[in-house]
Amino acid sequence: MSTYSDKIFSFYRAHKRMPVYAEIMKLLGFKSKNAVYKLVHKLVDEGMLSKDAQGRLIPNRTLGDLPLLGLVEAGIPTTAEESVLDTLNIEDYLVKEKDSTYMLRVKGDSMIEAGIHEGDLVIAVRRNDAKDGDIVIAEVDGGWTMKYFRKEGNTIFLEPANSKYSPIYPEYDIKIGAVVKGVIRKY
Amino acid sequence: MSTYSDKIFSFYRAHKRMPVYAEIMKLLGFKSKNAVYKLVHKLVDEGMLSKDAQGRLIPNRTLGDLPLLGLVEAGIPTTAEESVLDTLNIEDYLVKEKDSTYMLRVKGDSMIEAGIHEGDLVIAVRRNDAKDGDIVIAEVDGGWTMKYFRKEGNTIFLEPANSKYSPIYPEYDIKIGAVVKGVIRKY
DNA sequence: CTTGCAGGTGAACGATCGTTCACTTATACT
DNA sequence: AGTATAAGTGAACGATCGTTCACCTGCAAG
Repeated sequence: MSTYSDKIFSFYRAHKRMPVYAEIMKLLGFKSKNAVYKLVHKLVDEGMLSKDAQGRLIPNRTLGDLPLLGLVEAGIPTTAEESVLDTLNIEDYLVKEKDSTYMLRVKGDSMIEAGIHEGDLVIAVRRNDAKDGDIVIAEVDGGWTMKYFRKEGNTIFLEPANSKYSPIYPEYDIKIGAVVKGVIRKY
Repeated sequence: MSTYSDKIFSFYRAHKRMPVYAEIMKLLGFKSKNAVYKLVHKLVDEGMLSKDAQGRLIPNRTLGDLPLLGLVEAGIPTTAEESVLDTLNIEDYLVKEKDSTYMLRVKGDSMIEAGIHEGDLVIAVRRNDAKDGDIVIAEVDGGWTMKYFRKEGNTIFLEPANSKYSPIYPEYDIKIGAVVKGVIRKY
């Protein structure tokens, strides 16, 4: 029964650790740890869990892991195990340098043609330099803004992704605060 | 020293559980568990960790929690603790029904005016119905596609977010597979 | 100089850990 | 009915858990 593993993973999500055998016992209504022991070994065989050298449980599909399906054209599988290409952890995918990574909520429409809308969250890594084509969060002439970073020869300027606005050629200096690494939008 | 807690949280990220005292000992180069015990209690006082009734360690800021800053105009804080509005867990933000949530990689440009580009990942919840305005992944006349779901009176059709394409009025039936709840893009 | 103290060592404690063994119950198939 | 197989019980094991105690350092304040 996969209800069993659901409850175990719910415990993991709630407590940020896997339950010990005695806790699984209460969780599933067993009266002996050995029943848990046998169940765990079945789940290990099914690939849901792993165990380390001391026998502690390791979750194989954790909170962040979502099934990654193929291209949209392939459609949605009707059963859980059907045609799942892989699993992907959103954190690992987006965040490489955790200590210097931040999220900012987007205001305005200056990057709308790059698919970044007002209300989106951008994931940005604090950095003082950028290369041509990066989307940067920069302070220019006293205000913070998010734009494409452009470097043509010696000329540096910021280019919005919105034809309503014009490129910004900084009067004095550009202070780059962060480089945008990802975008998250929720509907 | 916050290097200590960094290593502890790195362990949590790598092993998906908090280390036990003996492991922290090796991790930080101590030679007695009591040194760990005192360090842990300091980290608890600082709010980095918690302990449950049995003394097990609970991480207070887990992998998914990123600092959420204000709007882009506010800029990037220069020190770690400066003007952080909140922390936000990407999983919790995007995924509500974990068991029926999938990710699909986007192919094609039919939703580009909605800010969904080729190569983006969409987060979709399996569902058989939708309401007007939802972005759905649907099977229509034999092929899977991602479009806006439109319902005007009794008329149901799929509308791309790209003026190059025309709305799809299904010949027979629309089979909705999933409703798009979020978009993730990585640069 | 000495006093105080934060930070570390080392050994020992009860409690809890995963595991194992022997036995009982339930289920399914001939 | 008979029997093999799976699933659960209950007790016991050594290992490891967090905790505690006594003691040892290095260093700064008086």
